[in-house]
Amino acid sequence: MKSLNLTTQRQAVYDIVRNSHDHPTAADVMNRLVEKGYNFAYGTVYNSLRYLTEKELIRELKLGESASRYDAKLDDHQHIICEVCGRVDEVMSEIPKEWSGAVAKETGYDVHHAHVVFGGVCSECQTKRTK
Amino acid sequence: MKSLNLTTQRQAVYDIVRNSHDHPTAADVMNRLVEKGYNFAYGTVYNSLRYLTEKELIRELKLGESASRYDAKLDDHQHIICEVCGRVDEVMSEIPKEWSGAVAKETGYDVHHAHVVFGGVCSECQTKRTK
DNA sequence: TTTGAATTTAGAATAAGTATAAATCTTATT
DNA sequence: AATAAGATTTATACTTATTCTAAATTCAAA
Ligand SMILES: [Mn+2]
Ligand SMILES: [Mn+2]
Ligand SMILES: [Zn+2]
Ligand SMILES: [Zn+2]
Repeated sequence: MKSLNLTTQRQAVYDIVRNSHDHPTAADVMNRLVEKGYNFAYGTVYNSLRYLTEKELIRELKLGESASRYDAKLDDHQHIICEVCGRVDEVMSEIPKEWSGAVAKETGYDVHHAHVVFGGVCSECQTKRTK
Repeated sequence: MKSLNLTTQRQAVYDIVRNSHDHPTAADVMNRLVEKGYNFAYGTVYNSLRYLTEKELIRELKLGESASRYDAKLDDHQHIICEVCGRVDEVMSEIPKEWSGAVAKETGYDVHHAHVVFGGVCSECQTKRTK
């Protein structure tokens, strides 16, 4: 299951995601491909994103918005969304193990992972607001 | 903004959500309404769910599945999904304040809230699996 | 009663994503 | 080089969840 077939279109999609640091949606990726002069079929972009996700070169993020976002940062991390401007930033601070432990005890689940989405106001929007 | 107009359909939808403890989707609510003998328009159920959410009688949950779920439990809490059977259970254990603090410091955000979705295997599915 | 606002209804429209089937590209085999 | 097999891309149709629209209905003043 390790074989990797990076076609022109998959490579181009991967490059976009790798070089974007704003967690782009499929539509974002599409626009950036067009800006670079590519004109792939709509479905190809989705297929490529799915392929890259399956091969674990990128991650799909479901943050509670209408569209999935994509992330080439693979280390385990969480996200925070600005309620004012909508930007999505990284949260590297790890979930406390004691908390997962408490949840396992409380629920009786074997807890495998946690997806956390923080909400708040980013520093830029904070300064704009105080004006 | 406090006026509350609970029509027959809104009341019926509210009753379903209040008496369901499995975090039903809009489609679930619809089916249960039909079981009770109601036959509301599709859009009315969505409108009612939106209305009740706006009036804060229920909460809309976006857990990363395709459809929203609804919850009449209003106290601040999180959720955990069984990867085997798909059930959604409550997590009352609160997010550690130190962690939110660390995230605020790391990101520079004014952190307002966190949505957490744990994933794992529920106790029922654990026992079934060991067999 | 008439009037007007709010609500419901049926159905059309939208948005994100998936499925399909034909066309094209790759890779091996002769 | 010619062929066949397999994978991929393309264009388009479809699905699913949800919202929008416009007409019909309900409900509450005046
Ligand atoms: Mn990220
Ligand atoms: Mn709940
Ligand atoms: Zn912001
Ligand atoms: Zn289970």
